[in-house]
Amino acid sequence: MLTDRQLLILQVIIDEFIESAHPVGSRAISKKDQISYSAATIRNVMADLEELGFIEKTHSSSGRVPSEKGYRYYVDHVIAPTVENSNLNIMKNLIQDEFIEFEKLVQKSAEVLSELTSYTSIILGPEVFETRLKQLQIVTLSTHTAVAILVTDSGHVEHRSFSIPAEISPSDLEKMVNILNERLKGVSLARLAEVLSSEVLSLMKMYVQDFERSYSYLKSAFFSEHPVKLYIGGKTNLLMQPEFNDINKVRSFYRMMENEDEVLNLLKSPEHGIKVTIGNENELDAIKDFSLITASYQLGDNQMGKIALLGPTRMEYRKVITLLTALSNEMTDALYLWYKNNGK
Amino acid sequence: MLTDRQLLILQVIIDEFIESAHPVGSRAISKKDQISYSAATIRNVMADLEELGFIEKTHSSSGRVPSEKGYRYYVDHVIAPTVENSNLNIMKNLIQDEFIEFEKLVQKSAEVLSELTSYTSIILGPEVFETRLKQLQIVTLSTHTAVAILVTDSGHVEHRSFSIPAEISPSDLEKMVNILNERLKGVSLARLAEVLSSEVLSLMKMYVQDFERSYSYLKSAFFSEHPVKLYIGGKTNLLMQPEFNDINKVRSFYRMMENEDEVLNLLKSPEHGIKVTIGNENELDAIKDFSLITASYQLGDNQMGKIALLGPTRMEYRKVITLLTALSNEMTDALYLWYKNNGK
DNA sequence: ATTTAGCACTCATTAAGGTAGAGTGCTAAC
DNA sequence: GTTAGCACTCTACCTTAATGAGTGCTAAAT
Repeated sequence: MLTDRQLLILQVIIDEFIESAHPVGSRAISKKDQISYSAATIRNVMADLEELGFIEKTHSSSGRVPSEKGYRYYVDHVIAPTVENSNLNIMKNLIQDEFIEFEKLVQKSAEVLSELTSYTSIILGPEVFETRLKQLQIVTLSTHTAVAILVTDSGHVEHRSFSIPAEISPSDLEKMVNILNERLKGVSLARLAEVLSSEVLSLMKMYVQDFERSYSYLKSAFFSEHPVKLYIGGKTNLLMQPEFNDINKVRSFYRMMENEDEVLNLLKSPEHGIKVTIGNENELDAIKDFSLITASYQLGDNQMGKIALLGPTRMEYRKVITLLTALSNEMTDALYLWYKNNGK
Repeated sequence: MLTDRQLLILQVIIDEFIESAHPVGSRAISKKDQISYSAATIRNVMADLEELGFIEKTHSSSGRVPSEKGYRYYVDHVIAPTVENSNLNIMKNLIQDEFIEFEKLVQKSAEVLSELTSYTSIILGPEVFETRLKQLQIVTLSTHTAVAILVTDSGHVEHRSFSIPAEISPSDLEKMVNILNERLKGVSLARLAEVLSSEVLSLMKMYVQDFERSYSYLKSAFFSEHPVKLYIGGKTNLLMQPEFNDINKVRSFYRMMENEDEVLNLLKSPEHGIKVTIGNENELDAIKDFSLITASYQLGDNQMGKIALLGPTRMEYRKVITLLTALSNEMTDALYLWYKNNGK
């Protein structure tokens, strides 16, 4: 589609602009080592590239800036082929640590990622669907307060405090917890509510007074939604980018980032692998002049979570894509190992 | 020290400037209902106030802006006397909820506070020193991984995953946990490490093989530092303030807020009650043109935690001080109630 | 048929000058 | 003691001019 020369010059323009954030002129290009043409020749090529929609002017006599189409072409045709071969062991040691929960791992990854790139990283914690219940417990604090604790085989711990209704006697509470533990151990979190009503309900009916009240109560204590874990690293990194010199951009960006649902939405795509959305390809208005790169990590075919980096469209795509590929592989490997060790 | 008239005009200037963020001129003052003097008279008074250091000009022919000394006087002499009488049940319902952990309560408070004021709220979670150990538990996940869980009588839950060294046998682990539970229940977290070494160590020596290795291991699993809980609400609120139109201020501010230690330092003062630090009264350079208002909540004489609001020096002091007073009282009451109910 | 030098032209950026208006300080009258 | 009046100051905003980076086009060179 593009001639070699056009491609070369497009590449130089994008690389230069990514580095400097300033429009790139023909003279500057012709001075590059890789380029052996005069400025006038470059200008002709640039005119072609502009006509094709890969680059733009900011005003009628300015240098050129990559268009979104230009970035898209760059990502798809220039970078993608080279990533496979590149050396991906940058983040190896991050994960070699002694066993820690996935959540800690994920959190640390977010920090490292944002530090390495100076963009903002967003990581969606591992979905807990595939993990299984290890233990349920209720610790009573006083006659009318208690804390419920749930442990999964992945080392994930959830807890919730609640007050004990007067109608439920301590002995009933204990009985119920025993029943629950007996029946629910090893059940995956996704099926918890289901098994609860199918198997456990009838048992409780037999042994526990006022079981209905108790049942609904317990259910709300243990099995209401399992919170989604969203980690954001380097929120302030983007502030340093020159495209953030406009205060109002800063304001709208941060307003967006404060809304957890909205951020979650960014990562919702069901695809595996790396996905790059550039500028207006993003659905969310607030990031229409950002680029978002997402990767997923998974266990077998069960998608577990997402890693993403958010930066200006003028982003170091090569570096970011390489990093994300590496990290998502690492995390997938770590998950696989853990799964094997827990022999299931 | 100030005449009635001087005080009145100082008050008008500050109130006006807090609202508008623009320098206040003599003409504007003379038009206020409360003011019956002409602009010329006001000018004379303003000259006096300036000489006394309570107000300043931004340039030789500008209106006046409160100086830090002016704010200080305003806070100490104008606001303080009126707060006692004001109606403080704004936040009552926040705390009337069913029993929840302090931490949740604290987090929610931070949100409400920042929403109500459109400044940034910082809350230091309840110090756990006075809470007592309720239960220790170890849940083994596989042959070589486990998670340690610690529950306090305040409903606070801490957990940590770790791998089990080969030298420690499962039965030893169980024995140790039994011993620990037996001996440490009811011990305050502050004394935990102390009791551990004085009472428990010798016991373990008798029952557990390779106790030294096990001991140091357990110690690190359970009793390393208890993380400080710091909640920040409405980080982006300050962005809306006009004093943040300068991007570099934004940058340095956020750089500061990212550093947890630094934020913690802001709240370290040991005093009870409300404390207002204005502009350069703050030690930290990054907030030299902010004001910080801190309050503490406590249980008896044991200070538990801090609530603070960070805003521009042009802050709605009256509103903020009122709110903080109310909230700190509420939280102190809630703590007291809880303490009584747990009858200790 | 490409490539390049040359040149006129465009536009952003910066500096310099110029005006309007808000606000002050001071003086003199009330 | 208070106020009207007035000259003065400084900012904010606008206009104008100069500079320079960069372009498109044409015509010559390869």
